[in-house]
Amino acid sequence: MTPITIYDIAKEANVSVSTVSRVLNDTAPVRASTREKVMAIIEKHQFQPNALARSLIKKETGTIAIILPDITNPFFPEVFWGAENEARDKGYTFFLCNTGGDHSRESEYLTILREKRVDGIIFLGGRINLQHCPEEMAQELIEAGKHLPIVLVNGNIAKSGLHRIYTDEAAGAVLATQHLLDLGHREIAFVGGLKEMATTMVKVKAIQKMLKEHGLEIPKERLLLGDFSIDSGKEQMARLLEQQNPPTAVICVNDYTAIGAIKATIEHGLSIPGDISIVGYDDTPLASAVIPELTTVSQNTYQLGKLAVDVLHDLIGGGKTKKQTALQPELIVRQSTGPARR
Amino acid sequence: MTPITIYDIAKEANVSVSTVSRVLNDTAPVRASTREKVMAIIEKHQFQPNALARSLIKKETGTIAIILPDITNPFFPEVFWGAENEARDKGYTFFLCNTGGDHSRESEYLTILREKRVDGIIFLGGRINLQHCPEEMAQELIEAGKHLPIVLVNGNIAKSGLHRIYTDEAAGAVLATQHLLDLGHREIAFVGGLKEMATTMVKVKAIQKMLKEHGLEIPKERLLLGDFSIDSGKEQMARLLEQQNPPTAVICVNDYTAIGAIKATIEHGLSIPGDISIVGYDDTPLASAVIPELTTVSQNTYQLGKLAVDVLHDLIGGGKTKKQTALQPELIVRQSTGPARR
DNA sequence: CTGAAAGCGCTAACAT
DNA sequence: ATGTTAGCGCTTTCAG
Repeated sequence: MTPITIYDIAKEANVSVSTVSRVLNDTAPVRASTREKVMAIIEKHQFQPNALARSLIKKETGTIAIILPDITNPFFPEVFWGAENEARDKGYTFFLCNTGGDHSRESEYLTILREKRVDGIIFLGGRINLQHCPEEMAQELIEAGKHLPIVLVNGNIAKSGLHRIYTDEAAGAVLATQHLLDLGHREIAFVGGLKEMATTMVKVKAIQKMLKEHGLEIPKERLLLGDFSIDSGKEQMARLLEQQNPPTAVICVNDYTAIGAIKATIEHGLSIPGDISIVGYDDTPLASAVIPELTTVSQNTYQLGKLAVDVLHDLIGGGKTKKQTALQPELIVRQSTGPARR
Repeated sequence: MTPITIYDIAKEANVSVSTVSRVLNDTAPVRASTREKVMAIIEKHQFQPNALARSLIKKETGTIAIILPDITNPFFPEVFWGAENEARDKGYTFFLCNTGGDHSRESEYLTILREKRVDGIIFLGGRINLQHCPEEMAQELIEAGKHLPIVLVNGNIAKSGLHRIYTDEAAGAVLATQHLLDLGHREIAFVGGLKEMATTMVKVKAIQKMLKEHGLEIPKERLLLGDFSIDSGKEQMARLLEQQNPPTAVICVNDYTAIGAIKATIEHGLSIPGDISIVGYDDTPLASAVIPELTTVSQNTYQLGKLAVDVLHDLIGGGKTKKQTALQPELIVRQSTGPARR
């Protein structure tokens, strides 16, 4: 059980440690016969070189990390999947750091990961998605970025110089709005999302702007924020339906809230899309699981993760890459939207 | 940008490296004044000790890993969440290794993780959930288990001596069956799941056994396996409904297939639970998101993850722990089940 | 093609 | 209370 080292192998093979190292890494020519001899002994003992020792010298660990708010929200596993797949191909192993949306935990992880000498970090959501990220938190990331590659996904730190990948959420909101307009909807509401988060307000603003161009608007009483949960969507939608003059369509901040909205609507005895059209956002697996299937905006989640790793990898390799990479969202029309009732 | 070391700190503070190490780890008394002096310099340079070097000596990395099939299946993030939460409290960081159900990738990760000297591994699903795990694969795990702590979650390798945590799936299936029996159902079907997986067959057998005690059975034509996806559930359910004499209730291998079953049922113009009752398994967030809300069996997912880490932690600490820990499943009655139509 | 030796950055005796 | 020194297990010159 005493962990076997390269020295043990060397001794047993009557060669020097450097020779063993060479066959291990194929870093210099070794005579075929000695190579085989060494290999045999390695096999025999199931020898596993200690990656820590190697990393200590080579100054690279083959490890990257992703810091994200909530892996139980189906949006994130999807991104992770894209990222991990790409990372494995490139020889990295992934630390997954779940913060629960707690910014202080983000800070803790930032420290730990630097100590563990990860080769790079993907920072997804959290503080970088705040409407106003406190200077101190921003500084922390910028500081970290000086010591190791970081790529921000779906968020930003103004003039941090940090690389980022994101989907154009304003464009996505416009897509959804246009879709509803085309269906003849004029009475549109917005439901869900924390007002402190950019992901919420970017959409709201984009929708407002577009509506304005058509002489329309979302009045205050039809702009009901909350958080990103199913319950929140349900709650806000219920409030909407109790109003004198309910909207004919509602855009939700994400699929979770949209599902909540669907539930509230059905409980009120209304039909979708007969009475009310509902649009989600993210195109998580939930969207097609629910009945009626949800019309939603796809963020190209898998691609988001994949690209983040690509950029990070370039950065780690010391290469130059585009600072900004924007992905275009796509409207996925399913069953939850239809012509406006009139 | 040249990474600063404990030596740099020592020199600047006019002390030895051991003193710096001592203030860093609080491993021996240091005069208050020198401690402050050293601390100041550490702060000033934002010095982060190199965890690789430390781990090399201490033979522990503060890192554990979880190997699982598919993080995009909502069951797994839930387990991960429980595990990660507990792990962070205990000072561990988590590698997440997603195998996509590919057993060779499981092997690859096993090797990589051992090289990286993780303190322990949680192995969730995959080969350990096979009805007949090939000897070679089993051996690989057993071998790994000799070198580092491993805990198996929801699966097993016969007489491997490996520790494991699991929910009693047979008991869960019995719960579901009893529930349907109580509601007066006699014509019961089973849908979904790969027949190679224990998670499927354990349930099937438990249900058959129980039905037999009541003079009932699931005839061959009502036992429609497939895989674990929504589509599969939908497909099998459709086949069921085309039969001469459709069942009045169906138990699905998991929530995903149950949702597929719901969709197929509704598309056939039948009502749930009016015409047909449907039971899922896992109680993923999906279960309460769907309409009608799904009656399902909870595996206590969060707890599963938490306990896995607890046991792993004990193992790492060299302590003795129970080899087997079984969690009792719980029936969650929602809206998708009701009295048998007659 | 192969060996000897000097580290990588840190901890842990062992001295003082 | 603090310094000196020998490793941890590996890679990498530098010689041969």
